Amino acid sequence: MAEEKSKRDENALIAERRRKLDALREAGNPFPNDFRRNALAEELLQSYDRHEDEYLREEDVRVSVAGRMMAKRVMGKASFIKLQDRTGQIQVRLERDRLPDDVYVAFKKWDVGDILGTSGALFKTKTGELTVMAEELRLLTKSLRPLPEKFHGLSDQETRYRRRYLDLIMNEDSRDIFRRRSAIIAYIRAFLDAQDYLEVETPMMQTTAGGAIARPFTTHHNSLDMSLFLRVAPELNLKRLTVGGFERVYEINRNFRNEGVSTQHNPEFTMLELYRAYADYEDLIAMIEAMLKGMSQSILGTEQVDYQGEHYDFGKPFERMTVEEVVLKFNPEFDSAKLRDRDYLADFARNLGIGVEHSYGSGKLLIEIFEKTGEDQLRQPTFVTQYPTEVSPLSRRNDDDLFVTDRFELFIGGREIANGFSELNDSEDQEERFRAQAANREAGDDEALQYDADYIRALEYGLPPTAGLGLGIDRLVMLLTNSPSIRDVLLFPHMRHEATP
RNA sequence: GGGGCGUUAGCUCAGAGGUAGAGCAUUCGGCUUUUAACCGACCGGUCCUAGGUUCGAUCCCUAGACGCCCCA
Repeated sequence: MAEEKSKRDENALIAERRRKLDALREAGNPFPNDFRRNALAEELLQSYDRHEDEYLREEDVRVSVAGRMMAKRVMGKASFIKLQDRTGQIQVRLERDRLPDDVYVAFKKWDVGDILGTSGALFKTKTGELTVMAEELRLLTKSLRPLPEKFHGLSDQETRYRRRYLDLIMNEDSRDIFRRRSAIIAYIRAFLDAQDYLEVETPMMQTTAGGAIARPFTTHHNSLDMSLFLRVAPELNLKRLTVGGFERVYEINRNFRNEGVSTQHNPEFTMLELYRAYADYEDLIAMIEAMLKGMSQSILGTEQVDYQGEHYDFGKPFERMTVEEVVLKFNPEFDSAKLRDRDYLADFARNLGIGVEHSYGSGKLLIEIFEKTGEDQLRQPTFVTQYPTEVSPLSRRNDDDLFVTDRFELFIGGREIANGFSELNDSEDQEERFRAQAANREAGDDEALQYDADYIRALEYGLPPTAGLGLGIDRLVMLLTNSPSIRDVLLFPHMRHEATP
């Protein structure tokens, strides 16, 4: 079956190259692995591009470079090619009479996309381009599939996502996004490591899916014959570690949520979660703001972030509003005396087209109205605080106002980037909150938190006063790479099965 | 879940109810400083899939697949 498919997949271009590969096999091993380079394209440009041709010839700078042949311009007995390595491209000049016998004739059969190694001396062409004059040239890997057209490159979105390797070969912009993603994560690690945080890894497979309000994926362990959930968050395990005395912990890893796929959502996505004992949510607000400012400066070289036609100022102090303030600001007709009046909130919500369930209390209704009318308006970096207790089952209640918790979310460009709070460390209060969630579950809410008895047991040993937060890495990378879709910042985004005609 | 747009050569794209087009790539020939090299010749197609309408459908209609975007 697979064989038939691969045969159908063959076209004349591939068949031609396969014939060339057959000929190479006749002559020896077409996949040698004994060539070693001593220079990279970008390094050479940095070191030598400022020098004149005369200087280069005098110095006789001999280098070995290797990479994928991205351009091939043959002019009879001489050619120019471009080799692309991980840093960029370097031009190579081939002259038949400077190369060993027959190498140039063989080269003429090689294709754009083949991987080559070459050695020679640097010089500059008459148009001033730094170039290697080849004295040795070897084919290191034969490429059987033709690359996209050299001028327009690969622009088909679907192919770019499905064949990321091809996208990376062809699109420097795409390579840049993933280098920047790596730099962002490295920045976070350095930032936290400098504050004595311990990086940990906790299970992806859990017997109860806790720590976030979300629908989990399920799987099954055969030899133990037990159902398992892919985690929706690492939260409860990280707090268990805080109980254990790791007072500053973080994890950067994948979460899985069995929900829709969109430009903002991928079924698996990367989160930073961290916990810090003897701190409250205000400490984390200050920390995350400092981290994002420093990150922007480090990654972009500025605290001014341009994103899809909008401009976000990371330089100014981030804005602060409570949930109730947001609701009042964007709903001028809302009666500010009735922010906690369940009947008023229910009517208001229905008028907005929100489906109101009997089980919804005023906290849930308030947050529904907030999400429907406010979130999208929060363009500049804004910390929203004082989330209702009803929708914050793991957060510590506010000392002065038990209706809300000491919780914040950070919004940028209308999107939630981070969510954090002072942790609920009263095991008896947590037990009650779990029961309330369990009741919602009974009522049919399959996103409600599952009761986690061991977590209660851990809290009973004593979780020090702690604050924690989660930060969506993918959305942050989107912001700092000006990417409109989460797929642009995931190397292998989730896609449906490829269409089979 | 609803709506809009798209799917044609390896890639980027035109196109019309009646034998399917271009550029690049490939193949062959020429060319020792090119920059999307150039000049000449050739080659290359399940027009996403299945049904329907029609003398005839890749084009029109219906359904589906996949992708992009918007809304819930």
